[in-house]
Amino acid sequence: MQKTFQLPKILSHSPLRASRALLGTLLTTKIGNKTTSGYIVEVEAYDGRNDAAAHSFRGPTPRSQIMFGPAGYCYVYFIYGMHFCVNVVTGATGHGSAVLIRALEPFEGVDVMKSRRKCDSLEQLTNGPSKLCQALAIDKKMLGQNFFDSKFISLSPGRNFSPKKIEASTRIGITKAVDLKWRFFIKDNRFVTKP
DNA sequence: TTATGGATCTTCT
DNA sequence: GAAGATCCATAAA
Repeated sequence: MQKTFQLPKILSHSPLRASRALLGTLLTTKIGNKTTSGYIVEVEAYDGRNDAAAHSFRGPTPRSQIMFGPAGYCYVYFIYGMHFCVNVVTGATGHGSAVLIRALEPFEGVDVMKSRRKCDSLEQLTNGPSKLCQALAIDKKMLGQNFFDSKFISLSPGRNFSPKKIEASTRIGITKAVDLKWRFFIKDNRFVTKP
């Protein structure tokens, strides 16, 4: 029996719930005639006003205002002068929560990804928030796209990982709220950034 | 093998 | 002016 795709609905709930639902989901981008995609294997939740590490913690700014819109939209930000990272906006409108996509397992268009990344190793292709953006050619033109109604970027049903394979840990690369275990990843998957 | 410097956008002090 | 949800080339050991 065919299950309906419930992700759009789940995203409008808490970012923690959305994080688990996003693991295993297929993320696809189409640029020109090139299609690239991968299964999500690692994410981090950011919970707006309740989370000192979130960009949205202090309220909307020109950069973070998209996080305060409805769930299912794409938040792309530029960091450290040279890197992009993608988030899926979650929660109710005005909440300001989002889920950062940290790693993918490459699926479609591996050769295209390799040439964009100038890298031959499959494992190095998408095992980091900025690496996967480079591999899938995600940049500011994706900002504000709806994942369920966009020609360029989409989320679709992928692989079903058993809930037993999902592990939680503390988030990476932040200095506030460091003890919250809001990073979720697939156990034993070789494309996760750290064991 | 571990350490450091560089790229240079956005926000906060 | 400084720091940040980063990665990589290069240097030292």
